[in-house]
Amino acid sequence: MTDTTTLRTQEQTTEAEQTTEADEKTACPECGGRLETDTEHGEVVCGDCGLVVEEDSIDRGPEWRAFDSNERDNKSRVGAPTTKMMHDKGLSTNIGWQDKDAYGNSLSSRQRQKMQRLRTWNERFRTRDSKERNLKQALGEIDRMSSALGLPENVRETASVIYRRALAENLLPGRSIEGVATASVYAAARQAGVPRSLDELSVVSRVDRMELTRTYRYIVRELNLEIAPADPESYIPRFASDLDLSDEVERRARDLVEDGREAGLLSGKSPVGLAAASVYAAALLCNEKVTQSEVSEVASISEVTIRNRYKELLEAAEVIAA
DNA sequence: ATGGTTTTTACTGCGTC
DNA sequence: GACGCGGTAAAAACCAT
Repeated sequence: MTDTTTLRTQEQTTEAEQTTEADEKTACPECGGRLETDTEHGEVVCGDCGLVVEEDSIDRGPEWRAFDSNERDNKSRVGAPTTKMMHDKGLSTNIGWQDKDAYGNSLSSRQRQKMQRLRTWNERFRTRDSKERNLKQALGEIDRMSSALGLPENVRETASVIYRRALAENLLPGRSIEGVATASVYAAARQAGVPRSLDELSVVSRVDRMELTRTYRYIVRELNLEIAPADPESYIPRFASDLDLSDEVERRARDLVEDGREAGLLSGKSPVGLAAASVYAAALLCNEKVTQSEVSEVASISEVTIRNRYKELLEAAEVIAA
């Protein structure tokens, strides 16, 4: 049965080919029009009236129709399924753990050892490869965010070191590359004494604040990063320059923070709020005009907080002066 | 989970330009 | 009348437990 079918198909194919060759000569039995061969659907059809002269040779086409290449890819069931969950789309090699060959027979001990070595190396290459890609993407992100925030070169380097450590300690699974990269930048900026607030980070990052703080806490804990609470003074120069204020204001602001520190009202308060308030208060003292809303804008802190802090700061400064 | 602290949001009244 | 500022209450966020 199989044989005859094959034979017949072959014959028909040959015939079809012949027909193709003799296309011009062979006329349609119905209308006398020209015959055309549709190899994809295994038919010989009359070009004029559409009469199918021959069919059932072999349909080489898929049973579905696609109208563009994208659809073709989607509908095709040929090839391994791919997944976006894995960096290599699941296309990498896996070596089975059973010591059996393709027929299910056990392997000789020599072969077994060989396969074991292959498994080891395959795994090594695969993970190394995945980490390389991961790192490459992360470093790109770190670079992008750093320049968006105007952070100096050394911060970028620190950030990538932190990221590499996180990667080496397998802290990535379950967390997004972007999240860890952002957290690394945040940590690096703070370590370098040029802190950016979480708000500023989340503006340039693709992850939201929640995830950022979670991830940040996590990597600080896991990597035992020693990060002192941000010093309000480290924000002052940036705020002052963003507001086009003089060095005098900047100096006064530092003094105010210093007095506040002595008065012990810094602990528990957000450093950003303190810095913003000190800059505002200092500008007031120096008769340089800034509004609370302007300060709150550049510091991304609420005006209420600025009011509360700067009252406290001024009080503390008076007490100390007296 | 909870409670205490800080920050934010939203709204109001006052004085000034 | 818009603006800057000050204040308040309640909601939300944060943090240590």
